Amino acid sequence: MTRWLDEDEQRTWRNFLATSELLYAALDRQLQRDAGITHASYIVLAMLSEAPDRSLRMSDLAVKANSSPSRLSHAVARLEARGWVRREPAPQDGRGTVAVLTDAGWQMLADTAPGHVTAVREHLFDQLTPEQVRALGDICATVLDGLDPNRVARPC
Amino acid sequence: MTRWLDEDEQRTWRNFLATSELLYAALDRQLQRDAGITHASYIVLAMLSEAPDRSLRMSDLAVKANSSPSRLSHAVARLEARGWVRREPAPQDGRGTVAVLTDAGWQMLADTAPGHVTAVREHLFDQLTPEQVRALGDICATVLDGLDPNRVARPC
DNA sequence: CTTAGATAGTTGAGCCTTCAAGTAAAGGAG
DNA sequence: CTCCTTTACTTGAAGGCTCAACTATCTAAG
Repeated sequence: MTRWLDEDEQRTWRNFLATSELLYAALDRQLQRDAGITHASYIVLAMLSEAPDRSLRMSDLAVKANSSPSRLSHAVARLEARGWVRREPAPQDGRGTVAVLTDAGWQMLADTAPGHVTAVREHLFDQLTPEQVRALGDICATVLDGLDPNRVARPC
Repeated sequence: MTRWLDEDEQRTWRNFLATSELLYAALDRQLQRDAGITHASYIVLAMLSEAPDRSLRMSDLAVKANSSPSRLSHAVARLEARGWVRREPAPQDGRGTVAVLTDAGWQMLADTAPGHVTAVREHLFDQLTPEQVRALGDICATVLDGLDPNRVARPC
């Protein structure tokens, strides 16, 4: 027998769905309008910018960007065409590819990040108390661990 | 000057993003595999199934499904082609359209809902305590209210 | 009654994502 | 060394979403 959602669960589920969809859509619109880039692509650049040598293996980048290999491959192809990312063969492994953030990509991030952070703050963190921020972080960490157990555990 | 995210905010933001993306992707895959339907389309059917006469004006349905008018229009067109939804002109307003869930659509929901609820429970609610469920609901309600103030307030 | 503006919904083009299939190199067994 | 399996990534086609433009109807002002 199916165990249906109780009232609290129902409410939480609908609020969560609405929040993630509307929040994501709002951020996507802001980035698209101000920088002509998708939120998904922005994250790809952001993850590269934090990595040593501003470069990452495609598979590692895919994990950090919550992306499937295929999606990342297409996204990096588009970013490469715009001159923001470059691809090189991976050393030590002939199968691999490393994506590298170019100077133009770095510059574009530097120009775009302030507006984006402001939007995130406005829509999300300005609404919440520090306790709620920590609680939300904990809850998501728990759920994440159930979705993909090797995620948090890995040394990074 | 941009106020960057502090450590707690950073962590929460990344966990939230990863959670919503991976959770959504998992549910989408489950529905696609078991029922050949997108999560977004499933929600459209689910919202119709709860409405009086199993029918809603397109604009009301769009709000309930967190969808833009255009997205909903396309989605309903696809659902109509599959025989799960029917469109009728709205009474009293020649501009309007009401979407109606057909018997076939109702049946398809009845077949699909158990598996979907099980997946939601497994990925989300089985991981959380009742207190966390309520806390998450409250946090999302707060954020939602900031994103779209007329949302909660409306009498429904 | 006429007209200007707002509202409801649809459409098509272009972009993004998914899925399945394909290439190529690495690793491991015999 | 050879073959087989696994891993890493890419590709093309099909489908969904976004944006801007369009049609039709309603509302309100004069």
